[in-house]
Amino acid sequence: MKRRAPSDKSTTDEECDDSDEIAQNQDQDDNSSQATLSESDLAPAEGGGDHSGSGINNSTIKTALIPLNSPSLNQLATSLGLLITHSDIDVNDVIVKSECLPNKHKQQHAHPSVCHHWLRDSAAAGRILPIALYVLDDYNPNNSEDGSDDLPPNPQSKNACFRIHPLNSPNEHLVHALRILKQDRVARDERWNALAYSRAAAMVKSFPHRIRSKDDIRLQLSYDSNDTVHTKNIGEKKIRAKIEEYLNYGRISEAETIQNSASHKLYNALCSIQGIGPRRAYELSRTGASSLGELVERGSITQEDVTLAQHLELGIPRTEVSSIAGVVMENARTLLPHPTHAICGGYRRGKSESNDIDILITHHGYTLQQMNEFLANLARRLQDMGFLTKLMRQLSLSDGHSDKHDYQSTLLGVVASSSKYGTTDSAQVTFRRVDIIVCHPHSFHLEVLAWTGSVMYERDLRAFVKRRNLKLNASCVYDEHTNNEVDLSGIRSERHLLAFLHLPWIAPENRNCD
DNA sequence: TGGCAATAGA
DNA sequence: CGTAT
DNA sequence: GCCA
Repeated sequence: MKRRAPSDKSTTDEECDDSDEIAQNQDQDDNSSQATLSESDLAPAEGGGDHSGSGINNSTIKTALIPLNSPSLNQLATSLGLLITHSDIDVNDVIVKSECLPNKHKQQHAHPSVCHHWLRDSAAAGRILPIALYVLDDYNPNNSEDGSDDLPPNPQSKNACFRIHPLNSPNEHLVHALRILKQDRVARDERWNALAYSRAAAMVKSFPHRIRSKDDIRLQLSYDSNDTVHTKNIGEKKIRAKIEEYLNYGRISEAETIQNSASHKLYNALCSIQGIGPRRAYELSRTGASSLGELVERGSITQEDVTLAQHLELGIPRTEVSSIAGVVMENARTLLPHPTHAICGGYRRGKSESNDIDILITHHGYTLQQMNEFLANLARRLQDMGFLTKLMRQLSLSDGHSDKHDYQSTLLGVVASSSKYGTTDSAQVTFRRVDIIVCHPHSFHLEVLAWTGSVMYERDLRAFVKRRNLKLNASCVYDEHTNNEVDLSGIRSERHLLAFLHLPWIAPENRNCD
């Protein structure tokens, strides 16, 4: 459930962790599906060779690690001619080792490991499925062909997606001050100035050590040809001066002023309301009102909006994030046999408290229309049981996405989360923002990448990819001139995807740029 | 001095 | 164009 | 506001 710190590198533990992060179902439904397995189910696909560009076929698979208590999986593996080894890593995981992929030239790298749901789903589908959604070794440096292709991070890059941004910075104070300046620029409708401050803050956040002086910066940063300190995204004039002020006096006076101003506080409160952004917040805050309550009395905003905002402002503990996702998936499984899902967002980045819950769901063998129908049914079901209390938006897929570059459908809503199970006491209920996304299996890892964030990471990711005339969005990569999509069906992991895009592997915990 | 992520709905 | 992801 |  929880990802460990990147420093801890126990091989087998990593594998267990990975199987959890991108959960191929919980396992309570395994027995029922296993009951349906049989050799004949797989017969049409046996020896069928290369499916869906995954480069995996039956004859390349050598060994399978199978839970001791899964006779039917054992039987299935035997029918595929796999050498069976029993796993003591995790009873719920079967790890399948395959031969080298045909289009790889390196001899050295290890084989991808796949969780046992690959076997089960393949049986259910009656064909050998691509392993893309089932690979487990994303984060295993010793056993990952992806790992061997990793580019190193570049601390000096101007792009956040090349740098390490841990959850907690040793310079949190300074980062915070820069963010206040950023907020102020947004409020002043100076969006590009605001962007510049976001970038500067991200840059500082990537410093691994506390900086106390310019000398500390020298140790940390790069130089230009004149031997002067030059850090990308921190210009010579404005932001540089503010950082020096901070180093000298331990504060940035402008940030202090902004933070103490009443208008800034009202502005921020307004922005926390759904549907109110910089523009309306600015307009409302300059009507002379001094509090949200006043604006409610005037009828500019409703009390419900304010109350909801107060709920949504509260951080969501990790345990609650996973239990809410659990409720969603539990209901999802009643509508869809074996969904694959991942909890993304701040949760995946390791935050102890999230702002919302981002749940990504996909499935093999379903069309997008079917997935979209599934999402609509899921929404209805969650509403009927009183869990989903508000649908802020539900996007529908237009059926012919031929030239639309969109392979996903999203639901943005609010759920009533209660600490005590089944309670209807409103005092025990907190409202939480939930995003549910269904997507095409081929774009799953790209969707994971997109929905994990942070915002700056995504921006710089797309900006970088664009330099190769490629456009990247949440569901596909395509040539911005020819409009041709890049085939991602063979992408086996998020890590593999980053390597494919010529980007370094930055663990989710280190994408906290905002 | 132009560009700064990409995309959708209201 | 505003707000949202 | 910063970068190329």
